[in-house]
Amino acid sequence: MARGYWLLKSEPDVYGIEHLAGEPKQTARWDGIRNYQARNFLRDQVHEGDRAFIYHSQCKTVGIAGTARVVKAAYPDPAQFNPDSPYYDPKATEDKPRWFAIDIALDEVFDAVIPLKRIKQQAALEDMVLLKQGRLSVQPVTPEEWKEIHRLR
DNA sequence: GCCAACGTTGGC
DNA sequence: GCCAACGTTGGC
Repeated sequence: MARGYWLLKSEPDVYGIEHLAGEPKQTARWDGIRNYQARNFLRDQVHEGDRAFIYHSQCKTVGIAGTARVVKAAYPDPAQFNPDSPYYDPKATEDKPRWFAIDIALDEVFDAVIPLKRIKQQAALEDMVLLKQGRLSVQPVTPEEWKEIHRLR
């Protein structure tokens, strides 16, 4: 199967690429996704070995901060079953989990974040889901877009 | 902090 | 099953 490319959004104040870089083995669970469209991509289409951009939102420099690879495909997000978690979902059951998580490992931290502004200026990137649809925290990236963004580093 | 976009909820 | 109200996301 062809390798898939993705863009994963995070809020660096909560959990960003710096946190991932500080994890043991630089590996972490990517959880807390509570948007159905994002959930569907995660559950149905993200595979082990796929690559992803780590995107920082809601912060000073909004943009792509680096890359990671998927080391474990989707499994039920444990946080949905934990009443103490902010991601708790009383409607989710072990039999019928609603939300999913993946495990990712850091690949590269870019020397500088590639700002959203810069991405918007590239004609080759004008069709990126990132620019078409505002609020989607897991989204597909084409191989061409993947390459083009690496050129902007 | 504002506000637009958009998905979900819930009354009927 | 429609659709208005509501909540969340996310750039600025």
